[in-house]
Amino acid sequence: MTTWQHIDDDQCRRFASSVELIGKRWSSGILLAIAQGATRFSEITASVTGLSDRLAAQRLKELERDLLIERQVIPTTPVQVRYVVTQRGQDLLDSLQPLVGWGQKYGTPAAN
Amino acid sequence: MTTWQHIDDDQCRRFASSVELIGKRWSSGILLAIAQGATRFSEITASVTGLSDRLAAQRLKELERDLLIERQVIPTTPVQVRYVVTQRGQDLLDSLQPLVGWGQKYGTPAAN
DNA sequence: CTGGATCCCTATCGATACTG
DNA sequence: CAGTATCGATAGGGATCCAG
Repeated sequence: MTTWQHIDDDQCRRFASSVELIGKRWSSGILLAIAQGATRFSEITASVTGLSDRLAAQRLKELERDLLIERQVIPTTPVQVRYVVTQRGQDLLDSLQPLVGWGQKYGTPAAN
Repeated sequence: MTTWQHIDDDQCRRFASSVELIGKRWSSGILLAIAQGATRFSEITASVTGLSDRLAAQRLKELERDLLIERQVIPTTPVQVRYVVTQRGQDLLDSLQPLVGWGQKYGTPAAN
């Protein structure tokens, strides 16, 4: 959980949580994919290269639980499901923008 | 690696790499600890609550390899080692600032 | 003090197959 | 279409002991 509470305590615990929200594999990719218009489950898995159905379902549940996306079920036949980014999720994406800038300023060195 | 190249390709690959740099457990905590003045190995492990020696050494190597910190060996007896944040590392911390703001705006929901 | 080397354990991942 | 179930492989983490 990365608390390092001897240093800043409160602010840092929140930060660690935030990082872990989108730090998990695929999470940020999925969130961005939805933000860019991939609303359907199959669209999402297709948009995010390498993402399997299993992980997609898992991450979508997590993102929904974290209130970053919303799941909307449309009772047609067969049933349709749409995913949309919440305001909270959009704000997160926005706050991630500087990080994108950082990645562009410095070329990714070795990428872990 | 989270490529989602059907969406934005270049920018997003960089972003995924950036996230993974500090997304690993303890990484951001260690980086911040050093930035806040914990230069010695023992100071770092003490500052980041729960961090073990093994993981500290591992993460420090990674952070050094990613050019976010610099390792300085001072040949005394016994040998001293200092860790300092590089410009690149400082810029990364700065670019993470909005994310901290996001975490404060919305209280952390469930924190994975 | 600053780590390196092991051991073991658990979480997580990817692939495959299956359901409503 | 939108997932769920199961399984084997693997990587990451914690603890402990050891070394320069």
